[in-house]
Order: sequence, then C-alpha cells, then structure tokens
Amino acid sequence: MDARQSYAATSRRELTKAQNRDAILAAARLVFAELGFAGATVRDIIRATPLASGTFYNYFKSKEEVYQALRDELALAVRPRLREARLSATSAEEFFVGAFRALFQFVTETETAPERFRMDSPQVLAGFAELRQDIEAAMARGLLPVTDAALLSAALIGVGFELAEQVKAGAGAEEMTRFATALFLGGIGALPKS
Amino acid sequence: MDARQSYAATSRRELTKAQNRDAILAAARLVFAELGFAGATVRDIIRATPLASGTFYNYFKSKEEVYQALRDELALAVRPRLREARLSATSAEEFFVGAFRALFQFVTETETAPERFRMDSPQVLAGFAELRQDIEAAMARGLLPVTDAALLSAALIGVGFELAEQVKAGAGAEEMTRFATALFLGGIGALPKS
Amino acid sequence: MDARQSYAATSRRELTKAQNRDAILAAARLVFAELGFAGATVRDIIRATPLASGTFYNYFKSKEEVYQALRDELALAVRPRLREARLSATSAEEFFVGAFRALFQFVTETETAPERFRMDSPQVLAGFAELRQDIEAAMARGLLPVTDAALLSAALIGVGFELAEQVKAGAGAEEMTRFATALFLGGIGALPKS
Amino acid sequence: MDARQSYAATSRRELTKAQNRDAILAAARLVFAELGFAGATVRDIIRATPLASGTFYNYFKSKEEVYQALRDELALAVRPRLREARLSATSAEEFFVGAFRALFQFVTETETAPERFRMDSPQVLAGFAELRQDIEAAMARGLLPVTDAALLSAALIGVGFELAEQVKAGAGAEEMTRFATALFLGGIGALPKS
DNA sequence: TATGAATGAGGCTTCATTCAT
DNA sequence: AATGAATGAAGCCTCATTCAT
Repeated sequence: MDARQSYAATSRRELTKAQNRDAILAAARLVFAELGFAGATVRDIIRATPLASGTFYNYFKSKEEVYQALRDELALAVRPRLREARLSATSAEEFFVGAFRALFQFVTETETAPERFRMDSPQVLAGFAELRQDIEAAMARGLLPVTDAALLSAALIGVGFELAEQVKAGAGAEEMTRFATALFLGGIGALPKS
Repeated sequence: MDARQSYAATSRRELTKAQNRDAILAAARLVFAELGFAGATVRDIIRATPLASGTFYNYFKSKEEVYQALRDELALAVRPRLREARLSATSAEEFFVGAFRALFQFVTETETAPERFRMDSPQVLAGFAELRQDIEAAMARGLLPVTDAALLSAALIGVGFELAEQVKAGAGAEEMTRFATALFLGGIGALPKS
Repeated sequence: MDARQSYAATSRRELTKAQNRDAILAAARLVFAELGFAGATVRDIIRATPLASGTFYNYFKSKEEVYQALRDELALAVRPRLREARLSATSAEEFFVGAFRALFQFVTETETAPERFRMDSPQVLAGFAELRQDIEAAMARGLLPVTDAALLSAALIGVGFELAEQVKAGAGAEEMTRFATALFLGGIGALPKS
Repeated sequence: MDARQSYAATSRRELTKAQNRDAILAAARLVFAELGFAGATVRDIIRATPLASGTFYNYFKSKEEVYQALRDELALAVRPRLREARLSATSAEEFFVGAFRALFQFVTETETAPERFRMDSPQVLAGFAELRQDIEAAMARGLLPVTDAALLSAALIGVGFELAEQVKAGAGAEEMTRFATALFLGGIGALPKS
C-alpha cells in the first residue's frame, strides 16, 4: 500500500471500522438467536461476515464480549421506551397499553428482539427491576390496585415474552397489545371475542 | 415386594445401578438448568457425581440422551396431571385453579422442574398443544368465554412458567395458584390485596 | 449352588474351562483376521463368545496375549510340517512340492491360517529363518542350484503367501502347488497351460 | 515463474503451509508403516512433527484422510510407471525387467514405499487389476505363454513385494530385478549363481 | 488493521482392564 | 471361576484465541 493511497485509505478504513463492527454484531445476533450462546462458535459468527477470524478480535475481546454488547444494545434500546411508556401513563389501561405496545413494536422493528436466551443477564435483570419499581410507583399513584408487585411483575413478563413470540411469528403488535391489556384489566371475561 | 424377595430382586449391584442412573440424572438436571444444553459438558455432569467419566456411558449413549431422558421424565410426569386437572373442571375457576395448582405442586415436589430453556423439545411442545386443545374444549363446553385459544394458551404458559420460578424461589404453590387464577378470572382488579 | 451339585459341577467346570479358552481363541482368530490387532477390541472378541468380558482375563492376561497365543498356535502347527516336507525331499521338485503342499493344505484345513498381519512376529520370523536354513542345506546337498538363499527364500515366501490367499479364496491346494512348483522349477515356460 | 513473481507467489506463509502438509504426510508414512492404520494415532503422527495437535486438522479432516492421501500419492506415483514399463515391452524379458525395475527403483527413490499393510485399499487393488490386464494383454500379444493370469499375477505380486522389502533393507534395485526376472523366465535353474 | 494458519486446552467417547458380587 | 459395571487413560476432534505476515 503506497503513499498515494494512504489518505483515501484512511477514511475508507474508518468507514470500514464501523461497518465491520456492525457486521459482526449483526451476524452475532443471528447466530446467537439460532444456536444460543454456548452453542454458537466464533467461527459461526465470522463465517456470517466477509471478515477473517482474527479480525473478530480487533473489535471484541472475546465471544462473551459480543454477547454482552448485543444484549446491552437491545436492553439499552428497549428499556427507555418501556420506561417512558409506563411513567407517562395516567390510567391502568394506559400503563398496560403503553408498556405492551412499546415491547411488541420493538419486537416488530428488530428482527431478533427479546430472545428467550439468558434471562439472567444483568441488563435483562435490570429491566425486570425497573418494571417492578414502575409497578410499585403506579400502585402508589393509585393507577394500579395494590397487590404483590413482584408477582404482578412476573405475570407481565411472562405474558409479554410469550406474546412477543407470537409477534415474531407474525401476529400484529396492536392485536397482541389489545389482548394482553384486556387480560390484565379484566381477565378472561374481558378478552376480545374472536 | 416382600422382604424375602427384596434382597434377591434388588441385589446390591442393581441397587447401585439404579442409584447411579439417578445420580447422573440428578446431576444432569442441575447442570443443564445452570448452563443450558449446549453450555453443559458431560464432564460437568459426572463431576457432579461420585462416578468416573466412562461410567456415564454405561447409562446414556450421549449427552443428547440424558437430556432427552430428563425431558421425557419431566414432561411425562406433569402432562397427565395437568390434563386431568383441566379435563375434570366444571367451571372456569376450577379450570385455572386445577391447572395452576397441578403445575405449582409439581414444581414444589420436583426440585428442578419446568426449565425455561429449550422450550422447543417435542415433549414440551406436545404439552403446549394439549393445553390449547383443552382450552378449545373448555370453550366448546361453555366453561371459558370464546376467544383466541392460541393467545390465551400463550398467556397461561407465560404466567405459569414465570410464577413457577417464584415457586422454585420459595413462594407457596397455593398462593401462586390463587394469584394466577384471580388474574385470569378477573384481571388486576381481582388480584389478592397484599 | 448347593453341595449336591458340586461334584458334577466340578467336572463340568473343567470341561468348560477348556471350552472357554478355545471359544476365546476361535473368536479372536475371526476378529483379528477381520480387523487386525489394533483394530480389534476385547469387546469384539468376547461378543463373539457367550462369555462375559471379565472372563476373558481369567484365560489371557491381555489382548496382546491372545494374539500371541494365536500366532504361536498357528506357527507351531505349520512349522514342523513345512520342515518335515523340506528335509525329506530328495529332489528340487520334491522340495517345492512338499513345502507348498504342506502350506496350502494347512491353509485349507485351518479356516483362518497364515494371516498377512504382523509378519514380524517372533514365531513367523523363526519360520522364515528355518526356511532359509533348509534352502541352504538343500543347496549344500545338491538338491537346489546355488544362488542367494535369502532372495530365493523371499521369493518362496512371497509366492507362498500370495497363492495361499488364492487357496483361502477357494482355489485348490493341489493346483496351487503345481503352479508354484512349476514356476520355481522352470519359470513361466513351464507353467501349466490353462 | 520468474524471480519477481516467486517472492509474491510463494510467501513465507505458503511455503510453511506446503512444508507442514509434507511434514504431516512424512510423519504419517512412518507411523502407519510401523503401527498400521488402526494402531496409529493422530497423536503419534503429530508427535513426529514439530506441529501442534490442532494443526493436523488444518490439513486433513481425519486420520482416514491422511491415510488416503498417502495411499493415493504412492499408487498414483507408481502405477503409471509400472504400466508404461509393461505396455512397452516387446519380449517376456522386457516385460519382467521393466516391471520389476520400475518397482524397485520406485522403492529406492521413495523412502517408505509399497507397504505390506492394507493391501486392500482401492488404489492398490486397482493396481493389481491393471497388472492382471497387462498380463492378459501380453499373453494375447504372444509375449507371455498362456497360463492362469490371476495366478501369475499373484506370483509376481508376491515376489515383487517380498524383494521390495530387500531393497528397502539395502539390496540393489538392479540385482533384485535380475533375480526376479531370471526366476520368472527360467525358474531356479536360471537364477544368478552367487 | 486484516488475514488466516497455528496453537493447545478441553469436549465427547471408546476401551482395556479391575473388582465387587 | 463367571459376571458385568466401574474405572480412567487415551483417542479423535473442535474451537477460542494468538500471532506472524
């Protein structure tokens, strides 16, 4: 690579740097989603990019690190949206509609969203903790009836993740939002007749 | 099996054999729960027993095989109980109480019950299919209001698994049953005040 | 096993002892012939008998030992016959006819005779050395023309083993004897027209 | 390939690659020769090189594969030479001289040539079949007297391999060629006096 | 910085052999 | 002596990571 090329090369290289990182993250998303963390190999990931195996380590120190980056990326993207929706609610209905809609829309946007994998990651657990705090706050504000916040939180998470799977499988985010909201507001009697 | 027979029929050898198999299964339960299928190694499993590495293969042909055995064992144990509870219900309340109680009691009895990982195993999927059939049948019988059975099924699964985690963490099966049932029958307004 | 049976059992056991040893040897013959020493496993051998794996070690200290026993058995059986045939020869023709016939008949009798495997075993090498001595003696006696005994010996061995394969594949011992003898006595011009 | 190109085309990297592959093949040749296929371990092979265990698998997918490569390499190298020698013969003497000389010279050149082990590989069997065809063709052309081609072929193979061992042990290729040729042309009476 | 071969720890599994019954 | 499960060394191979180019 001679001197004449170096300037152009430098800027192209910077572009490439960001692109490479993204390429690896994108590939990792797919691979982890399909095989899980332990089942996926770094080779699987780089094979899904045009890069060489060594290049992987220019961007991430280890397999563990991409995994973290990926989860952080996801959690950092959803958590504020969920938070926002819950905090701005002025009624129980708004609380549920807002939270579920934010979740399901996120799932619709991101191909490989809230995975079932590794629900014990720090970011995910932090998200759960936030949910519980928000529920407690909503109870305090009189938005939600007072009950065991931990259990209500768990129920929301269960229904949220399970219906998110339906969204991933093609169901409409709005429809899922309506269903989940109705269930939490009034139980089976309130569910949309279909 | 009376005393005279028990010695001959269950020689020390056979006893050990059964104990070893159980020891491996128990260890596998723990290890798979902690690390997932791909993350777990056969060494991890045998290290959690007093046995030697080769002994593992006297009982199971491969890591896959213990995993299957574990799955089948669990699913075969819960599925009939859940089924029975749902089929014998004569009201919506009985339907939910029966099903949730069966699940949570099973979790209480079995130390390491319904894992969150690998919900895609044949036995588990079959259990999900059964649930949906039973819901449809209950709707037909007029027990449950008519709504999207797939979604109601998903919601039940989500809440069931999530509260099962609470049970594993020490919550009472009866309390969880009451909470979940109340939620499905009447939504948040019906939840026990706590 | 009570006292009444013990006498009969004792003699039956002795019978069994010899039978077991033979059963193992017979099985080993087949297995080694098919898989070679390293490729064969003790399990392969005992699976070809009605015995249990541990029993193997009541008769042979190791896999190596059966292998030795087998080879010794074979070599001890052929070597005297070959020797006898060569020493009693009074002409070149008798020398070759006698030696080849002894070899090919032995192959016919024993299903799994002179294997191609492990030609470097002590017993086999001893047999080769004997052949060479006998050739030298025959040269000294004027039976065979004087030439390099080592090479003639090698040629005999090569032809002998190769035609023995034909015998194992179904060719007649007499026909092979005629062919080999003719070749050594007069070269291709002397071979039987066919 | 001129000097300017050679540096670029054969980078140190590529050179090493070729060298490593050769190192593995050479080691495998020795190890298989000594222990046979089943007896040899991949560890044995890499221990005979300065490489690491994993490196083996950068060059060959399995133990089977090196073995095949070795076989093919040898057979592909000798077979055409043997063929050529036999097909161009215009007399029985040329037939034998040509074929034996080609074989023994090959053995001289290649350190670890025609092994005695595993004569049943496809390539080796193909070589045997070729020999037989050539013999039949030579009979048809009147070069060789008509006799059982399979048996003559077997005898040639036996003598060829056995004397090849002598060559490997230090005997001269020409001397072995003379000996073998004389034997096939005229039997023991025609052998060189020594 | 990109490359891709080299590395070697570690995974799964087989098997000769031992040993309690 | 016969049995067959237990043992653990050792085999084959994969893979995260390093390193020379």
